[in-house]
Amino acid sequence: MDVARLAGVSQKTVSRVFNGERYVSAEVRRRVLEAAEGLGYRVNGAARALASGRTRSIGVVALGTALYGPASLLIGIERAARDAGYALRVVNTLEGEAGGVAGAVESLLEQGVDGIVVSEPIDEGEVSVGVDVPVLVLGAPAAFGGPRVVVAGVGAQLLACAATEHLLDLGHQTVHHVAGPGRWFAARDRLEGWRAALVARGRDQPAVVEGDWSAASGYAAGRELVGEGDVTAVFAANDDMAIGLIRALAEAGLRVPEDVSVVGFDDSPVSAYVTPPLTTVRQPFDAVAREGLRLLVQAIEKPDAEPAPASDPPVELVVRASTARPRARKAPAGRRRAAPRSRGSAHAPPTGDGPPVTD
Amino acid sequence: MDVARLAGVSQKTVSRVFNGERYVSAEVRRRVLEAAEGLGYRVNGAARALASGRTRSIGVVALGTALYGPASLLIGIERAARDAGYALRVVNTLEGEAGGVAGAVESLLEQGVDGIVVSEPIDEGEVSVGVDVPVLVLGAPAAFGGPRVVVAGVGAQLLACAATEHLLDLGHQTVHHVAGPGRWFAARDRLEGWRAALVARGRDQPAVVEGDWSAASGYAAGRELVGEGDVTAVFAANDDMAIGLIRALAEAGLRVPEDVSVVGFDDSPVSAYVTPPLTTVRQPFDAVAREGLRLLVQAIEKPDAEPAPASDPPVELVVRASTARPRARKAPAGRRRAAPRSRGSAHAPPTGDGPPVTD
DNA sequence: ATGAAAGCGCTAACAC
DNA sequence: GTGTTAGCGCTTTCAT
Repeated sequence: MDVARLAGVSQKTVSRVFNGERYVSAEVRRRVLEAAEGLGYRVNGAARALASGRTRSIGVVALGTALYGPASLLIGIERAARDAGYALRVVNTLEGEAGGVAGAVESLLEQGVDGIVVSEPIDEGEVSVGVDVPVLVLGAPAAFGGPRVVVAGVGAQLLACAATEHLLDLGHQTVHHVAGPGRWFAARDRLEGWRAALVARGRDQPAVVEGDWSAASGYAAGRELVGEGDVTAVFAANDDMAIGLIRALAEAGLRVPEDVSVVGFDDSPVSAYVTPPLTTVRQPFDAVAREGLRLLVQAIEKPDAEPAPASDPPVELVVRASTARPRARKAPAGRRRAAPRSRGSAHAPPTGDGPPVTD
Repeated sequence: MDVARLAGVSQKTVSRVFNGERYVSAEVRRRVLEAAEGLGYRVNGAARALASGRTRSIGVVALGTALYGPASLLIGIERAARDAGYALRVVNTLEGEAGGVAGAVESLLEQGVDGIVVSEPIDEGEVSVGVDVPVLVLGAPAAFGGPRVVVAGVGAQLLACAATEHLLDLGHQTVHHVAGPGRWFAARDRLEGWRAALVARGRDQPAVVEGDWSAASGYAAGRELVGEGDVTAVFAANDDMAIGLIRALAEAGLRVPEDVSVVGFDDSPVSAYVTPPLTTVRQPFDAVAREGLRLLVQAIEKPDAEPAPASDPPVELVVRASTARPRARKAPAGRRRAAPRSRGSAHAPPTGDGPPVTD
């Protein structure tokens, strides 16, 4: 390059300067930088990738959705990647698209990436491409067949379990579940957590109503549930569905939390401000992304080292005003301590940790 | 490459096949494809980029936020880019980061992109890098100095204007505004639309309360507004802030829409399901992204052709239950037709177009 | 601490 | 319709 000529050094020395290698005298480094500055020089990533075989970029396969969870995860991934010195290539696979993940991976591989993140994949049978780079699967236990596959962010069962237990602890006999779409691993995780909590206490498992993560589907689920009559507690697989659900309950004349308690999932930013403020479980998106990328980058840079097991993130249940003890049971054999206390504490407690008191 | 050898053709012919060029006999094409298949061959994007000078990828500079608007826009961009045959490189600039956009653009240029999208930038003075590719600025009128800059998605004023007019049409004397952060062009656009609507009718312009797009900040704004006393209508710059605002009003004993009407912005998926269902303005994210990318791709592929002016997307006001006519004015000179009709129509109309009736 | 030579895998430009 | 030759801008390897 002419930077070399202008600085009066060899091409290799310029390369050394721009890669921060040692063994360049301060004087030479200065001259090179100066020449580059003057010429408006910029390293050429394609040439570098071609010569070195490394691209310093990571590909992400995501579902193109603006849902709070997936969007937050993507942001966390980008940030973690950048901090590790990697650029990001993103390909979205629309839900229901044939060969979605496989096609996306293939396209990333052609473009050139040092590693791949498959974020919250949905089920589509065994995916296997001729992948020669490490793959991180986020939020799906071993959904991807391959040699250099590492997994992270599969702690959702625990969180779902905690949400369900919260309701049982309040005294509810059982807990209904409004699930996410069955093809999503994220939905199945939460379903399993919910089920595990019920099984652990020997409670009934009511039929599951499946939504599609949207408030609209939560609303539809709610209309279905009000028909069943004996619902006192519901765990929704995300906050949006919980919000739709609460609306359906309200329209049916059921108050939350007096008549029905509702727990959401995600702790999305609005959940503290809807009516009633939503009890929910916080998802540690950032920690998951960071942890996962640490693993991936390690697999890229030190293919030998032990994968260092992912640490379970802490469970954070955020109790607000959408959950309370159940009303005195309808006509149980031997009614115990009716109304007063239980209703008192149940009646729309101010705001939980919700709206911060500003003054 | 050995694909060429195995197929018994020249390297160039292989190249022709993989670029879908004409002048390859069906027979040869078949042999090449077969050989490639057998060898697990995959074109090398870096080499292609180096040799051709084109990368077939577009860089996006975005703010790393999971907010519904920006996230939706990013998804639209990805999809439009992919449809046009371009891959995406994404760099987020955290708000408040020094030299954010300039640094991000520089890094994209090094990686290699054929064009750049700056999505909903925030103000940070004049940004100018040695950019030699076309730049699309989304949602910011000429925020970027440069030769090959094209702009799209600046129709927000119209939408904000429509939202404000809706409230005035209902009979409100004036409309308060909860704005987004002043450094965002998106916030200033909406502010201007709101102001234009008031000016056009010669109404007062109440002091603006500024939030940060979050429901929390909308709540804080609401607490501020309830102190003012004479607020009957508020236009919030996004749905999340509207939700927080409504909560603050409710806690102060003000009912929506009976006492105060509220309009949001975005038509986020939950807005139809909160209480009350939110009247809001739909943002045509997909259309904006598609239109913008059409312009950008044209600037990349046909640098000469006329930029073909962006068509204004249609204004879609979604009227739900958070807006109504004001109550009879407190003590106006000459009261006109009090209570009955106006209050009747104001009282929490069912759901607007909100929750779909399923059965 | 610096340089020379070779070549990464592809496409451009021109033959034939 | 197909092949040849050069070279994109770097890094690699080996010298010095």
